[in-house]
Amino acid sequence: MDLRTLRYFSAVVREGHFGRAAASLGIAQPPLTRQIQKLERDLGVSLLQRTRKKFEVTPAGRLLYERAGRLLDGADQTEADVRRAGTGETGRLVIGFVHSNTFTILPGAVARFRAAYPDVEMDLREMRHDNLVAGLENGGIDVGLLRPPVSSRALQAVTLIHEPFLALVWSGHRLAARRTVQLGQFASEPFVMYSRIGAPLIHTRVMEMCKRAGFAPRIAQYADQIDTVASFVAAGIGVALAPSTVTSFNMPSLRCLRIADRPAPLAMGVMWRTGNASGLVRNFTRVAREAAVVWRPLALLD
Amino acid sequence: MDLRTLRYFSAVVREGHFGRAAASLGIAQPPLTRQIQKLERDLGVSLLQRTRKKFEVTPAGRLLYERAGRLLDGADQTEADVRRAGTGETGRLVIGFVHSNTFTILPGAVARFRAAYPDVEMDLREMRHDNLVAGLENGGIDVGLLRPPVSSRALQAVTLIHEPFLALVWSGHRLAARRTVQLGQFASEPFVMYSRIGAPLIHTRVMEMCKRAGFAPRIAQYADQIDTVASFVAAGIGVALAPSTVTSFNMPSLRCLRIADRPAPLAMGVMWRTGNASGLVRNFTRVAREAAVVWRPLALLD
DNA sequence: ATGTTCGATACCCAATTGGTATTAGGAAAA
DNA sequence: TTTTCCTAATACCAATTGGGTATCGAACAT
Repeated sequence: MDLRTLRYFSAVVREGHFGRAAASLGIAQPPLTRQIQKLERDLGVSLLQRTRKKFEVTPAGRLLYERAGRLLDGADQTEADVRRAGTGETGRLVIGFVHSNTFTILPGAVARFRAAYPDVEMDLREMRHDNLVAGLENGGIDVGLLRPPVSSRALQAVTLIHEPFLALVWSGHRLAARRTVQLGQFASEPFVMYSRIGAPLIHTRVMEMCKRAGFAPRIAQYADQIDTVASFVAAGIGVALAPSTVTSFNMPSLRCLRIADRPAPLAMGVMWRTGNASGLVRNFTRVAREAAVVWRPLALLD
Repeated sequence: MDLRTLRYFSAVVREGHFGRAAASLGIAQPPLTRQIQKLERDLGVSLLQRTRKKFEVTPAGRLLYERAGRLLDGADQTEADVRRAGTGETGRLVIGFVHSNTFTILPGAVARFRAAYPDVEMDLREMRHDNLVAGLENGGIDVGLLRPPVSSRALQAVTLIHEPFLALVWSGHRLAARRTVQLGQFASEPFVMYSRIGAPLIHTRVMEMCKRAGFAPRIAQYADQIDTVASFVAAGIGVALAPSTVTSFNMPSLRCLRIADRPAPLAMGVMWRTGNASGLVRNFTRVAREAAVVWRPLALLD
């Protein structure tokens, strides 16, 4: 008893006529007759009471007709649902992201994705960079928004946006009126520094830039997250180098200055496990790329 | 997407291994591999994430696995139910019967049938002979317990039991002490007679017997049903000729006498529409026949 | 390194399915 | 009553599909 046969039987009962049923099924009448006979033989049950020219449906036939209808509906629904799941239109997507995203591509990407795939359940998790990488590797996280590069062969990455570094000073600072600053001018300034564990990449980059400018920064304060860094600077604790995302904060006593020698910007990307063919991941990364195209760092608007 | 393919896919996911799945399905591994590939092609969805030697089930595959399990269970259940319906183990059986049955084969047949087929819903309807015949012909009644013969080509009948006629008198009657009576001795007796419309067959038979015995009965009272006839006789209103069923009544003032020339007994049979292959009807008629074999008219016990 | 395991592929055969032509038997019309 | 039409069943043929055997290639274990 397979679904095709049930479809045939359903059509015969529905139409009450082998010829019309065959036509509606797109096959000829003789094979249809044979299939119904075979079904009856297989079940060992007479489903139609035949009188050479007409037929009546037996009680067993009526029962099968009802059940077959439900089974066929269920099968069609399943097929549709599996297709949708396969193309990533339904299901559950676990998205990990590092804090920096909160003010850049995450909001736009999530909004666009929800609009495009309303039936996908999104599980958003803010995580530290290292946990996120581990989660992506062991499958706990489907897709991650974090800063490349990540030295894992198991992961695949696409860079979405580049955020230039800006120099941050408080409004009372001697350089606050400047539009552009030479990094060397920060040589003796106290620094508000991204912590090594909270943001290893930025930490490294800042140290590197200072070194290139010929000095080692005197660290007055560590902070984990960009908003903390910004508020410390605004409070006059020190200067800082931070990605352009800071411009999305409305802090009156914070000044964001361009850096004269234009250091390489920080990247933000989307990553997933290599070979994860899930439509959900494919769709999310595509939407994230679309969101990134639209995204403009505020500092570059002028 | 047919049920066989779903069974295959289910086995693969369940076993987590193509070889074992193929073995459990009783087929070789290569065709199984091909069927799964075909399923994925048909759905346009990758169900298994293959790594040359192992595989993982994708979210879409997991969804299909769950749904497939339910569909297959449903299909198996349907198959079993239809089989049972076809063999007459389930369903609804409308049984029509004439009143006379109440004291003969009906109770036994119903009890046996219910015991043998507890899942069949029985709809028991007492009806007049003519309505019962009409019901059987138009399909409103599946099977009838009534007195043959019935002159309908559309109906098929099996005689179950024969009930001999007995002569009934009240205990104060001049013949009450007799064991056997000649019908001629009733020539001038007042008769309690079955009505023509209530029991046309018995009415005719009684008239016929009297005529054969050389007299026309003087009718003192008409009655429709055997218990009414018996109680009228017991009340001394007249004598009567009735089927042996009367002996099942415990009426102290009623005497049942044998009739000397042993008139042909009344038959009681089971009837159904010709060509009604319903297992329910087949089963009921069989059980009724079994019940009839066991049934013994009380009057014949001595 | 080497053998083993496991899914994939190639190729073949059998079974199943569908199509065309025709038959048989009722039902309706003449 | 006879004829014609209609409908399911049958006979036969072709094409597709499904399953089997042999074998491969890559990955894992020894």
